[in-house]
Amino acid sequence: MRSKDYSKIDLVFRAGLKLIVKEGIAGLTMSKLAKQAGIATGTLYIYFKSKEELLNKLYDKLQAESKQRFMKGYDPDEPFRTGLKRVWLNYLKHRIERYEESVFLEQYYRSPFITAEQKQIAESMKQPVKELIQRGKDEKLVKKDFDNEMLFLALLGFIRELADEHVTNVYILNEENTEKAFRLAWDTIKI
Amino acid sequence: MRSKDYSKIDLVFRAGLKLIVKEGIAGLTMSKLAKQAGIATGTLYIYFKSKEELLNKLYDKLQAESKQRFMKGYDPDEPFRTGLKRVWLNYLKHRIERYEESVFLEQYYRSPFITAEQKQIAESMKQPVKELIQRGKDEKLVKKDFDNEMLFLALLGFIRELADEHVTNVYILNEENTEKAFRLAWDTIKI
DNA sequence: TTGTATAATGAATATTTATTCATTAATATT
DNA sequence: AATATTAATGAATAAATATTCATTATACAA
Repeated sequence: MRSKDYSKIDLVFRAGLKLIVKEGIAGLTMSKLAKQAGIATGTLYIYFKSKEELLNKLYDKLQAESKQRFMKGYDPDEPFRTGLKRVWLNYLKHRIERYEESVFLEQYYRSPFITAEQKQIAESMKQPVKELIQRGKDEKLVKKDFDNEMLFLALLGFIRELADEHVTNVYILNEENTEKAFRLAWDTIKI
Repeated sequence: MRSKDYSKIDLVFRAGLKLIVKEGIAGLTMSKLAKQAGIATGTLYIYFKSKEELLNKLYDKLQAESKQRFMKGYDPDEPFRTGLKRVWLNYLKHRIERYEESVFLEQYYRSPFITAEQKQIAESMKQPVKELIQRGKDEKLVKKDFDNEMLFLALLGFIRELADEHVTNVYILNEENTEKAFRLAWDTIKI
């Protein structure tokens, strides 16, 4: 008797992300993936029915994980700006530390593999942050003449650019920089 | 004697963009492409040596075109805010009207097809806008305590999000909205 | 220990996709 | 109108890639 080594699933996921950053989903083949993960191609099919299922599961896993990370440590008893900063930094750090994942999520979103249900879930992820912005308005700290969605997009877009440029070594973020960037973001939405 | 019908090149490009928005570069096959363009697969090889060459050329063409569009109509004699608004709107409109192209450019950037030279050129595209921001500082209209790159990223990121949400029908832009969005962008960088 | 069930392997096979090429169609030239 | 030249076609072939499966290795139970 011999039992499955489920740690291989994560091994494969990590190998996949690494390859996708380099050559996109278009460049991902099962043999390259197996080689990168250090296992045989056949072994992939012990843990996944097909390439499609493999990518679907990777997406679902990352989606679930990132949802958790965004609001982590947020405490509604703290002042609004403090809370916003926490969530803002959460997202920036997430984009940087898990850059490979972000690249995958965006590529997957426009691949032949994504399902309608998965598209739905992606949209619902924004809700908590929009509610946070609303709190800022209620406390008369955030501009009321712009709707939550627009303010959200301004914050989100800036973070994405910052993270992308940092990871590709075009604009390096350090503590000072990051602090400044948040002040700029705050300037954008504050009354 | 019979001459080549070079209009087919553009036909193929357009068909390609359409398909790539739906299923990414990962989903693009030469036969799907031919079918979408309404020609035979063999005909593709009259105008392009290979799939790789086809995508390389599409990229080069779009790159050249978009470079032109960003600064179009900019007049250094007009006031700074007016000029910035023009460029800002240029880019927003470009992202919306040529959404398919934008999707392609981003996908291509992380595909097995891109060349080192092409990566270079992409980076150099930002230069004119950064110079514009510098002009704003010189005229004491733009915050001096944030560097040009950071201010640029804040503007760019917001535009990208706006355009993406508009095209995917999540956040529809009209004239009023767009006007507001620019005011928010201006708030972000102005002293 | 030994037997046995199942994980792991990777070469073999199936499938998909890129590319070629023999054939047909179109059009410029005579 | 006849001829010649090249575009266009799409089925045939080549190449790349996904998937299977006969074989081997491993680890648990008896």
